[in-house]
Amino acid sequence: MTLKEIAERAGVSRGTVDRVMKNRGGVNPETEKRVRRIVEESGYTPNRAGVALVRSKRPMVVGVITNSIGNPFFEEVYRGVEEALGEYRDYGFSVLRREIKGYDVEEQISAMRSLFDQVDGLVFTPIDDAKIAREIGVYAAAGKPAVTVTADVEGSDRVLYVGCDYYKSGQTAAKITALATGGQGEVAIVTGSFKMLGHNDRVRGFRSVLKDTDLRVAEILECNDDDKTAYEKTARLLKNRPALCAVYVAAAGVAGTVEAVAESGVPLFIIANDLIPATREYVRQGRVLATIDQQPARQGYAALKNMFDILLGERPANERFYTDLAIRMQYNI
Amino acid sequence: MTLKEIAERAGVSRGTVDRVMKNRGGVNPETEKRVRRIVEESGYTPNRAGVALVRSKRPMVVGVITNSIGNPFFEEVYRGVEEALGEYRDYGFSVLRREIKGYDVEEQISAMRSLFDQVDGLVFTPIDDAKIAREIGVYAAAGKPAVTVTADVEGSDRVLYVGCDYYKSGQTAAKITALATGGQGEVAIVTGSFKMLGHNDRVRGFRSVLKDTDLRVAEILECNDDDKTAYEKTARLLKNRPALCAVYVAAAGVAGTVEAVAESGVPLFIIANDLIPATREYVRQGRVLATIDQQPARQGYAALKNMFDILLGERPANERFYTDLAIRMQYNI
DNA sequence: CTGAAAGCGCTTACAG
DNA sequence: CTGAAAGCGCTTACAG
Repeated sequence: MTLKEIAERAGVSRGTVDRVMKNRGGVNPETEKRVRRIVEESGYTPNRAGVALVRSKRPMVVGVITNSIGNPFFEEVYRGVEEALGEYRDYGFSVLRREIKGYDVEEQISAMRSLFDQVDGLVFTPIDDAKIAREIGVYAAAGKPAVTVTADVEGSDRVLYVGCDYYKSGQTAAKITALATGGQGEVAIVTGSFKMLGHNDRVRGFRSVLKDTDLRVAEILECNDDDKTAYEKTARLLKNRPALCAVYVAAAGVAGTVEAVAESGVPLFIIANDLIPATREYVRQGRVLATIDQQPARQGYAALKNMFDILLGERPANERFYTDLAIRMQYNI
Repeated sequence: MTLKEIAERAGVSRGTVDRVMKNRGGVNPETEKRVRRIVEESGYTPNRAGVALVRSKRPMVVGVITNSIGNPFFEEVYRGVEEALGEYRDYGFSVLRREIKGYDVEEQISAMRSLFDQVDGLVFTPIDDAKIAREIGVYAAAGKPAVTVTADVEGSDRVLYVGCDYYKSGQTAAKITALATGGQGEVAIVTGSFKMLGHNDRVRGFRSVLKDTDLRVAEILECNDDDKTAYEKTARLLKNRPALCAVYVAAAGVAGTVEAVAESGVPLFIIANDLIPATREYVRQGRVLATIDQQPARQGYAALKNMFDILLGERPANERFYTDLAIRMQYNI
């Protein structure tokens, strides 16, 4: 079924059908009703190749902000973005990227504003802060949808969140920890930041599973995603608690933790999250027992692809899209 | 860069550029050289939306044979096929499906032949048999590419294999088994068929990792992917070997194995492969400790998408595309 | 050996 | 309130 056929059946021109379908107004109510009925009955949807060709005159542009400076995890997310772009570039889409460092609210807002006039929609990893939510509102008011990737922000108008379930990711890590230790002994947790929603969710998930075992959390260390801090705090802890049997690294800081453990000579199990090159290497070597992978490249890919569909007028089925969590160990890394 | 621009720069018509790019011949050697140089220099690739629109007059059709009758695993593969189709239908592609049951060479060949005249390419899960390889050769000779999904066949002209690395999948299962048992005791293996390449690779991978532990394989049972057989053989074994500490189910037959273990009352760890609804439920309940997921839906999706690209003239970068192996346990199922 | 034209399905001004 | 036409980038006959 094509636009032309619809128009013929309704006895009008393609222009009129278009006016009806896009709710552009200025159509005789009788005519509109007739057209609408025929569209419904035939289940017509516009052919995407036809639409794409027209759009290629002035491609739609999606703004993408990545916290990738000095953070290889977000390079992975962006790899997925590029993959989706490669598939859809010819269909009239492009991407405008801004790279920022870390989680500074003002810097993130400034990136959002600098992109505003040039883009039709925004994909980014928000800091969970009311100011960011408000800025998303500015985009929404201008008809520019926002999709959050990897992390979400409370109470905003973002159309879709693409990322993992952090609570489950902590639970999964605990399950592996229990298996390795026989479910007995003391565990330390190295977390990223107490201010990050996802990190806290992981810790909560981890603890919830430990309740059913004889494992206890000896201490929880905040490293601010910094390897040096992770190293120092872990090293100090290991001196005071030689009886530890495992360390759970809930965010970044894996390399620092691994180093401290190696120097201590204590035979600990290290369980991590996420799959950056350094962690992959540690798992391969057996220095990290397992890592819980949230598939960042798939997140970037899905975020962008969904954004394209949203710009084409399709609403996502669900406001959250969770990527699977995969446990990776020595042989499936 | 568009065809039109290329034609203008070369001072010829679009038709002539097309003749050069498709190697259709009948072009003055001088002209051809000039066009080719300009195409190279500009890095021109045809716009896919434009190509799609023309192709929509007569869509290309991909034949898909699935061994899905009575086998939920292949329903998952087909879900992925449908997802890819949903994305690419408007770009001038369609699918013609044949469903068959099990692994009968003659039945598979007959499905291949019945599809031959109606399709431009074939996606299927081959039996590892020389007759099948020969039949792929018939397709290849007619310029109809074949992509194998989930399983591969030796010595054929298939263009691409999309599936997992079975050896690694067995290794990964062994790693989990070792972790759960403390690396000591006796393990039974329930395999599908000694005639299936993938099943044997899994068993080999499993054994290779066990060598570094104090785990021993007590017995290896062939169940022909049948739950009843799995149940009977496992039940019998458990009577003779009450000291078993784990069972590795290398293919189908999980439900039968689980039942036999439950009845025996012996507290065994069960480690499985693949993620069908039944297995998911067992993992959720804790009756199966872990399963190694090869992501069948992604396999179907990638197989079809790659086939579309192949039909458009792109050769895949590699002749094998491995989907990731994910360990799934109670909290990430 | 080569070019001009039609047409794939759509959207976008423009004319009335 | 409505339609005719141009054009997006490509391929496919067809004419010469």
